[in-house]
Amino acid sequence: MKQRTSITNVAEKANVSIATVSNVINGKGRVSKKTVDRVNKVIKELGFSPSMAARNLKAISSHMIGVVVPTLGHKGRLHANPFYWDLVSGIEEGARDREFHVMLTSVVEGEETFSFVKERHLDGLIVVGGYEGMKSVEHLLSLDVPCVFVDSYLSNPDLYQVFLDDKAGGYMAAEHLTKLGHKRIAVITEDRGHRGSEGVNYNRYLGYKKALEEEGIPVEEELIFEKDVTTSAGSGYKVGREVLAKLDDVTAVITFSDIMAMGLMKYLNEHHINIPHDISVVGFDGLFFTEYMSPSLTTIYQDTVRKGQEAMQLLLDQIDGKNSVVKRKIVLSPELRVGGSTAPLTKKNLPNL
Amino acid sequence: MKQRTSITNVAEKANVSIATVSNVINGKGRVSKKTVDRVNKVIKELGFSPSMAARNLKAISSHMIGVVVPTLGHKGRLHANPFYWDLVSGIEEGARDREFHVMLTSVVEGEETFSFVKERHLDGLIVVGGYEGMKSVEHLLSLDVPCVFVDSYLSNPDLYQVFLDDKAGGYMAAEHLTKLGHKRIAVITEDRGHRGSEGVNYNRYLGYKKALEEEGIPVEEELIFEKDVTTSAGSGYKVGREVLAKLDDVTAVITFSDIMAMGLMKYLNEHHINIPHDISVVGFDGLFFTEYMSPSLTTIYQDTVRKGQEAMQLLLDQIDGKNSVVKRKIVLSPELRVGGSTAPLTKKNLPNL
DNA sequence: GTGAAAGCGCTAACAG
DNA sequence: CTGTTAGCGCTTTCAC
Repeated sequence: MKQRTSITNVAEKANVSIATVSNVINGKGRVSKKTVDRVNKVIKELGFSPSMAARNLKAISSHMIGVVVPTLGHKGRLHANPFYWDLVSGIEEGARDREFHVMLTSVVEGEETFSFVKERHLDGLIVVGGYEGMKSVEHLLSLDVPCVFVDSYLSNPDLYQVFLDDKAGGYMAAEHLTKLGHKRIAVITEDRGHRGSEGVNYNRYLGYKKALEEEGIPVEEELIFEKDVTTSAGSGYKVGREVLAKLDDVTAVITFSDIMAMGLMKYLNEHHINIPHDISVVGFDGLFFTEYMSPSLTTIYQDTVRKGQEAMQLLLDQIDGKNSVVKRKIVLSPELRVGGSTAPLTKKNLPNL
Repeated sequence: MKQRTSITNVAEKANVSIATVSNVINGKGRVSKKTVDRVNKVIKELGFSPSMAARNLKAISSHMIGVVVPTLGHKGRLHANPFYWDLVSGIEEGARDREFHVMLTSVVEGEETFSFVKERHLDGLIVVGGYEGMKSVEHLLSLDVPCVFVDSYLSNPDLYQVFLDDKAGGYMAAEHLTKLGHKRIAVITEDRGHRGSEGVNYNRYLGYKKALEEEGIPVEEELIFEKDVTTSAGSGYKVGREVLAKLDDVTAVITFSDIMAMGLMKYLNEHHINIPHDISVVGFDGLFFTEYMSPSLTTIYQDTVRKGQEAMQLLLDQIDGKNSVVKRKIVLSPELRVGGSTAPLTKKNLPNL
């Protein structure tokens, strides 16, 4: 094995002390220009780069942050949703700008351990999709490490959080449809009360509810497809059967994720249901593929890359100790993107129009 | 700031020496069961976890590997291709099983620096999409750190590499079409000679070429759409115009990525070209969304998650020092997945059928 | 300006 | 069985 070159080697070769080398590296202390140049030259010659491990040992800081994403099912596979890649892209980009590195960890539910946070002296953590009452969140807080929670809807006002205005998004989706004359609007969502707490889906539902109520349209639980639904294309496909069965009643459907909409549309296509003529479909997230579907999917867009960037920024502010100045919650605004999957209600069933 | 609890604190509280604590933690040396229990109890009480930084300082190993993915354009944004997420999923999963952590880094072309490898004592590196002659690859090799290259087609036989049998994939795609009677088969690809080397796309092209030649079909450069093409949905859409212009000649098209196919199909749809009636389309990668497109996309599937797992496994073997035993190249097999986007050639233009 | 020396938390010899 | 001790590579006073 190649012997690591250390600061000592540099010092010897440059005929200075290790302290001076250290000063040169960090631009600290007073070192004559001549020495600086000489040391730098040697550093280059030796291809020396300082050991983070040794630095961390003193500094108790690693210039590294952790990203914790949820896993799907007991096999611990990451969610196959492009959403996460977008988010991670944003985080990584933000980290790179500040010379932080990103450690990606998935946490298998039920076996959350965050020992790595202390072991690796992580400077901070971005947690995606936590929820109120989640054991690991409590554990995390006890660790006393800077954290930013993304899409987590935690009630503790001291926590740093980034999310979408999901309620506004749900509202936009429903409003878009009511404006088109729809009244019987179904919703497909993973359980709104995710493990007993009120998260992303619940808030999207609230927005939907508000929009309907404003129009005097009753909100009926039988139009909420929620049972056994997970945020996946396969699940959207499956629930298509139930949607189809209600097609004499329902004229539009909102799925709380684009990938579910994708599955649903496939099912409906296969059964020769014309979208948007027979039924309008709205997705959520605004993933890149929505505009390439046919018809293109009307969706509630969120800037997921930016979400990642904001989370990273918030974390860095916290690490830098700007706790007081900054506001702790960042709420991004969704945006309605109208595609070809929604259309005005046709004569089909409109008792009071 | 909370004072880090160290091995010393544990030692004091348990009335033993730090060496004993160390032994307990690592299950080394001979320690009496009684002491072990006492020490473990204190460790738990104090919520102690050993500092990796300190360990690394001795071990010159970090139990961490780096994943280097290419970035898109000068802004350094990660590629918006679900392919990468799948790959990273596989890598992360493999790492987790072995208690390694994964650091995700993107490398901006032209400013490749791998100083972090030494700085952080990374135990290994998985590099995605390198290519022959890439400066950073050479730099990397000089670092003398275990590496696995994914999809990189590097000629050096000593390197550990994982890739798909791209040539077989290209062949399958073309063969599928020739069997359906197609003869004028276009290809859409990012430059085959990526920066002068022969990588993924070139090999897919070779397979295509072989399939055509076997059928006595001439391979014509004018059917290869390559100029200004990048692996993105937008690019597929753009090139649609050129494809459309050739529609009296071309009866099928292979894109060397699903996301390009997605863009292409959108363009063709918008121009009322019926797929597969007017033209057959084949994609590449087998990303999840292909089966949800309409028509579903015929594609050359590769198990990308597994690719990540294999890469991780290969890296771990190398780290474990099993260099000799293992074969250094792992080639995964693609699989044709027939969807609704391809169909037998209709009477349109078939001089000799 | 520069250097000597004391650790940071841990592991690994080596004593006892 | 358990403790002492010498570093790993670096930063950081504090002298010179």
